[in-house]
Amino acid sequence: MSTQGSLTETAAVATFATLLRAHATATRKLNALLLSEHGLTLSDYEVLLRLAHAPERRLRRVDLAEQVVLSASGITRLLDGLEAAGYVERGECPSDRRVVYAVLTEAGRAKLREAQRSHVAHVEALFAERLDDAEVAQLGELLGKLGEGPPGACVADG
Amino acid sequence: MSTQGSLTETAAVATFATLLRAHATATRKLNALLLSEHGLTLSDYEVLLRLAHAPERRLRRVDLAEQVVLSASGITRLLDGLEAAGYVERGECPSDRRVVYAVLTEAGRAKLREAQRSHVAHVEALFAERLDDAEVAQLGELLGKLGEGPPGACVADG
DNA sequence: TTCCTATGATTGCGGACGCAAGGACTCTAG
DNA sequence: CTAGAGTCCTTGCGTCCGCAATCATAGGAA
Repeated sequence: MSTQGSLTETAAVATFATLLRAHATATRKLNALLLSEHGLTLSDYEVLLRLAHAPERRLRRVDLAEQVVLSASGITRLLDGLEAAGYVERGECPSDRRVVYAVLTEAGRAKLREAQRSHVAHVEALFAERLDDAEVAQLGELLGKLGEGPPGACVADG
Repeated sequence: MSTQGSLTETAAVATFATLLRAHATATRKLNALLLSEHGLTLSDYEVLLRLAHAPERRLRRVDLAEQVVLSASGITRLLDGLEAAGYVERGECPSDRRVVYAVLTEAGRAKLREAQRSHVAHVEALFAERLDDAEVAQLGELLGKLGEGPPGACVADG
């Protein structure tokens, strides 16, 4: 009795639960497809894509990690795999010997292009099945706000 | 070189990438907090929550798996942990001896309530920092469409 | 009854990934 | 030069979780 404190659903909590569901659903399906058709995980794919868009097709590991939201160790191991497959190479930085660039190889570009063909189609099918164009755009915008780095750099209190 | 095919960003692809980022960002932070403050993972928490809302506070493992989008084995192992901690118990089904219910214990309810206090606050802080109320509601609705079960029949050919 | 198929659950195996510790290097201060 | 602090990356270890195989049970057909 007197559970009035009502821990029930606030909008944010409900939306977060829905985010978890939507992510898990979309991700599992697409990851399985990408893996079976091209031998890449979603993270592999995202990394290849970021590299393809980067100037000189190279990025420091730290920056790559931040872009795909992976830990430092996560990036190291993910790149180990892509290196073994020949899709990326290590590049040195002349001005700072601590940094190791991840550099997309020609094979990596080819692999990405190959994977993109079907992956893009699957993503679009998944979205088109449930949302119209305006909704997709709207969703992208809202998620963008949610996922972007800390708004005021340091939160108010510090 | 006729790369005109332009594999660049369609709206759906960009939105999907943003979903990955937003999920990873939100999830990592909240999971770490929940784990350090209460020793529960986000999945643990979601499971406890679903059980708390279920009639008689019990659910078949299959149904639970579907609700939180986990595989059958994932649920088994997650529940192993919650059982070991005393938060759920196994319940038999008289009419079908294959099924094993997951039943929330009193300790489980207490744990959930305890965890909810801070978790809900963290979730709301995260959302409130970046979105206003209308946006949160809108986001929830769009994600709901994305995450819901297959609309028509799902994959055609199979 | 026996057989066949479908469903619920568990287990072996392996992959992905985070945390914490450690190594390598850079920069600044003394 | 040496000391100390900060940054970039890697490695050891542990956890989460999916897939495929397996077992037990259920329900229908012969």
